[in-house]
Amino acid sequence: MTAASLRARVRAEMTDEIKAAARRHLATDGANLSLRAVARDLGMASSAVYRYFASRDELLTALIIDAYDSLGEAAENAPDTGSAVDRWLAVCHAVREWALANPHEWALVYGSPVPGYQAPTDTVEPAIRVILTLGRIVQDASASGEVEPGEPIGGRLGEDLAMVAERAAPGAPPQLVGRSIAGWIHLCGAVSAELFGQLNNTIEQRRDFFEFQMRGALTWIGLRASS
Amino acid sequence: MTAASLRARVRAEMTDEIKAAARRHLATDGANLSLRAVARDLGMASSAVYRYFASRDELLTALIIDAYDSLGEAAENAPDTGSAVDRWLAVCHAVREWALANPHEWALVYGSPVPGYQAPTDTVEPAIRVILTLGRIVQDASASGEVEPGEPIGGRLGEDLAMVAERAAPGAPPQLVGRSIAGWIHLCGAVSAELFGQLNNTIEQRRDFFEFQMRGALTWIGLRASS
DNA sequence: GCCATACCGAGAGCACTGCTCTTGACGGCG
DNA sequence: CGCCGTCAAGAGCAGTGCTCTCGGTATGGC
Repeated sequence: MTAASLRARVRAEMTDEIKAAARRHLATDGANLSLRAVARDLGMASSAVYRYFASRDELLTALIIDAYDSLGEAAENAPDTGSAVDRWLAVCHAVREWALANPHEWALVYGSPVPGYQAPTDTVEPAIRVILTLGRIVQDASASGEVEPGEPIGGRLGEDLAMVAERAAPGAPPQLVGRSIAGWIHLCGAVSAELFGQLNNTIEQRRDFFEFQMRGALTWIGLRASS
Repeated sequence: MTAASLRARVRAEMTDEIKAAARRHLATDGANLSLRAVARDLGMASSAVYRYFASRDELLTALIIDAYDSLGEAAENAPDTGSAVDRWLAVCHAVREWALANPHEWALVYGSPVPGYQAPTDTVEPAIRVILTLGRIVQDASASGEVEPGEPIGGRLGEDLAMVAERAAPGAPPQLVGRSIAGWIHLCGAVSAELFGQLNNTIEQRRDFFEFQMRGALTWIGLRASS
């Protein structure tokens, strides 16, 4: 007998099965998936699902957290060798490939907010895993001089960025952190554009164009290949 | 009596009223707004709405087209003076400000695709108005030499970009068009990030940071202030 | 001026949704 | 061994998109 009681173990398995079924429905119905349909798939009454998730929103929250964690893991497992440029690009491609493999989870997490849904605070920690991964790269590059610090940023924006830098990449100059956030935003935009169909009937060489964009962003961010 | 019959005029007004009410509901319910609720607001039976829109999807399509047109108009009305850099930045700010004023329409159009919704072909023409506006700026800049052409892009991606260039900015080098599309994608990403809450609790100086990003993208794109 | 026609609004109805409440039964812990 | 916590199921409520049918009304042709 494991430490967890049988009751608890069965419950955990059931919870996972519900989430798996819900993920399947995410593909067809998006964020407004039908709890009843999920229950039907599992051969149980819809009311039974409420034993495991108090509401549809709570189920969505679980899916969101899983998605963030899965994406965060993919980013952290990206090849971590070579220059800062290589590492950054590896994370970019890892994020893009995860999104291509899990398009509906990407939409759930980085698409339009679900109307009426308020993300609980449990979601913020897994949400920033990718950014922290990028932050580490920038921090390392900054420490080893693989970077153009660039013009400092004054005013309130400078203060904002200094505070973010303290949390995400201590020691890196705020302006570099600002450019890095911009790079992350561009990354999100590029993935969303590809996934949401904005490139349809224009650019077919998606991977090449993506890399082109990310390399372009990198030149502005100021990461250098290792000297 | 006007050229249009009274019947047709009343019908057009009714159609507009339905769209206006639907836009109001967009704010609370997003893309899955309730046709019945819209009908209730207008004091009519839900079935009557179907005289004007064959389905909820058709209503959404009308809202999408209106949103694209409204955004396109905002972009085209952006100050059209000064250097290519100034014009490009003016369009960026116009887009952002439109999105801030109409967040739910932005989400409808650039957010996650509505599940099960297939955009009809009528939407593509209004959809590209903003891109064409940017294309004109790049084309002008290219013609007047306000631009760094940059390294040519070979391979299939080069062909893709050449075809896009032909449509959106004839005469401009494909690599410049590629960088411009990347700039447009960054613009979309920056607006979405701000609107969808990714900047919450980090950067408060939204406008400054947005301009910072767009200027950064511009340096890479290679537009110069007029010489 | 009249009438067939096209259009329009209302209502009922179908199958579906999220969610609640009650009921009955089973299983693990003291 | 008994009891209590947990579970699944079913009925039910209010709401949804959409269809169909039914009367009423304005329009265009004669």
